[in-house]
Amino acid sequence: MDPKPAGKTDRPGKRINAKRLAEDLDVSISTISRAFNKDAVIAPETRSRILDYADQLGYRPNPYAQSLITQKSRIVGIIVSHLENPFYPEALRGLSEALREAGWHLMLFTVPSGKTPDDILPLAISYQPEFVIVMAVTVSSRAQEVAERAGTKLIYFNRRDPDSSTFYVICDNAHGGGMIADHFVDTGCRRLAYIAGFQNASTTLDRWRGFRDRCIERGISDVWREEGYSFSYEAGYSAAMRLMDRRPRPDAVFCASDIIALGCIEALRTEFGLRVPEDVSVAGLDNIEMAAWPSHSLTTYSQPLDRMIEATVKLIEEISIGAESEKVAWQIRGDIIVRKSTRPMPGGKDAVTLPDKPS
Amino acid sequence: MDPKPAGKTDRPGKRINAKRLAEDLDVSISTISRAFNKDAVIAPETRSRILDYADQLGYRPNPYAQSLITQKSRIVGIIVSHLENPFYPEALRGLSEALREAGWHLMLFTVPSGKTPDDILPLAISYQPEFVIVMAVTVSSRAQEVAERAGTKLIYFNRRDPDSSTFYVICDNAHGGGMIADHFVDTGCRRLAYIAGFQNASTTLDRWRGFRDRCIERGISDVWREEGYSFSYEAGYSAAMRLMDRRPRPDAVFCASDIIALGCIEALRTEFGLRVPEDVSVAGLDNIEMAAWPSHSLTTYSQPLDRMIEATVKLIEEISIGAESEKVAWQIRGDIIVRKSTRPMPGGKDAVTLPDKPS
DNA sequence: AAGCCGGCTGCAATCGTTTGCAGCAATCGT
DNA sequence: ACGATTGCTGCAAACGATTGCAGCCGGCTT
Repeated sequence: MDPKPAGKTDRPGKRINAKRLAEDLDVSISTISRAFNKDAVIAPETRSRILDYADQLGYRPNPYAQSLITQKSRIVGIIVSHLENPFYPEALRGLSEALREAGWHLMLFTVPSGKTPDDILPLAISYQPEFVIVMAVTVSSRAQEVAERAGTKLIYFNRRDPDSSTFYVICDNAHGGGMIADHFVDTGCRRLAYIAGFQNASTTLDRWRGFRDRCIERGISDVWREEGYSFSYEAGYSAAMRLMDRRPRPDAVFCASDIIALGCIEALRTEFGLRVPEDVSVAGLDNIEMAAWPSHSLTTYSQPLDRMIEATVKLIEEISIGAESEKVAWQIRGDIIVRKSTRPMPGGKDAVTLPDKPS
Repeated sequence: MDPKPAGKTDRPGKRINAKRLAEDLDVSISTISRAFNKDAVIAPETRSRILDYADQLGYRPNPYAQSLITQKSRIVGIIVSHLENPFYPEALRGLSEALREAGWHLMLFTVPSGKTPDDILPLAISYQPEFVIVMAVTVSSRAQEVAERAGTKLIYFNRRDPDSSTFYVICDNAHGGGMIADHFVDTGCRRLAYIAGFQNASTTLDRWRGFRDRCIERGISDVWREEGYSFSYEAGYSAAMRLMDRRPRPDAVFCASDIIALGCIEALRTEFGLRVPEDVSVAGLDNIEMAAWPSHSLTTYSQPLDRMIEATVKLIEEISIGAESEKVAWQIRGDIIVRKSTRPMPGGKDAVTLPDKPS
């Protein structure tokens, strides 16, 4: 049943290519190619004959030759700056799976601590991916230009760029800040504070804006703001220490991210002996998996990660088939998740309450 | 100063290639190529002339054409199955940086929950990386064969395969188990228990073996073992619940990983009202960043991540230049890190004590 | 002055595909 | 029965680099 079973010896070192298949099956290389190309004209039985034999030999078209000739790589690069913030591994994993399902390959670039995403971008585009997703909070506007020159499309994830017209996908951070503010006020807190992340990050800004504006709407005009300078546990810890040296002390703290919130809570407990939420309510934003752990049970606003990922992949697909997507920006709403790090509602009625993870 | 500034118009849609440079600079394509090849014969001034102009135009050699002709891709694939275990993002990040510095590109493949690394492997090798690093605990021995057929070398990270002769890099897990056992016994614990991870993982096995053997050496012949079935917070939580239903209760628990330990501690506290370490000592293994957080302050055995990464890159480099590395397996020792989740030493003398992170 | 050598450079084949175009047999319409 | 159409296949030119080999030119030896 094997085509040309004898006569042709298995040239050992040689990787099997289309030519080999073509010779063995007495067809041309073109036909081999067409067998693998979904919508090419080819007789059905020829195709299956080729596919079967290819399978037997373990043949797959060489992706480099394909990329070379078609000028498409089906590679998307991804630049990640802060994998130590658990939000990013979660996002990375989701993106990785969704892109894989859509037939894309993911090339990962992490940003070492001394450098910025801008430093890494040239490297990322050197492999000529069709897209580069930037999952980082600090990128210069020049990045867009650099990428363009290399023929690579840039997509910001969890970050927007007010100046340029780069594609971006984010959650509705201002809405999140507003919801937390409402929750604080509804539960009787009056001395509200915010712990910021990176100072110029759009996420830091939008969350602050949404939070403060709603506070003012609700009649609270003085809102503390403490800089955290980064989105990390340590940042939350030390910012909380500075914050609690003020008088009067706040009775509710909104942290620019969950991981900041966890550091903040820890500082309140170990450094000041404060109880959460009895003495101080603390809320975050992201809804990372750890937030649901009983030891933290963090009230937070969830980033709609699934829908953000969906939007990203959709964006990529559309641009890729040349549909120059009319929608450049996606901003998606999340939900507030009330847990036990904030005071309970006076009447006992909760907005949305999710159970903790294990139990 | 620009070569051929007039006459040649910038063909717009066209990506610049070696031919373009060659024409503009009145040299051959070969010479362009040689300018970029570190150890090719070329006149120094010609090279710098080319490099300067290339820089001006933003030209870089097309990696696909390079891969095609040289049969080398300088890509290493990495298969990661459990990004939710913080050990893996940390490892991923370190590997990513080290490989980048060594001039490799990293292609990321995550394993969706329903699937095994074996399911993903064919996809990973379809882009013909030169190496695939498997950072996953469960891989069949057939994987080696599949990779070989595609001309890709497999490297296991944090996993060994007793059957096959696949390259692997791990820490000395048995040593880790032994150190923890010693620490438990030294601090007066006598009813020792182990919470396992994935049942057939080499890490689960080796840590258990090292722990139990040392316990026996130290005169403790009965050691509890509770299955966790996976390396996760939830696994630790529920295993601890089953463990604490036994009588008498253990007074020290060694968990197969830090994340398991954190879940375990949480269960001890919230479900049984037990104090750690007063009632029960708990230790993990990995030394993830979170272990140093004051709220956890977890005693653990550190995986020597830096040296493991170094070894991995070294392995790759050696094999890559054809030095068929004589050293197939790397097993590297870590250190015990004593924190506050285990009872203090009777005399107050500690083996190694690291301070907690913030403070 | 003839021959050699060494340092550079160019020629041309090659890697493994894709794809427009042409060709060819079989079927169709009239 | 004959030209037109249809359905499939093969030819050959790309894509953008690398590299063995040959050639050229100037300086050195003898």
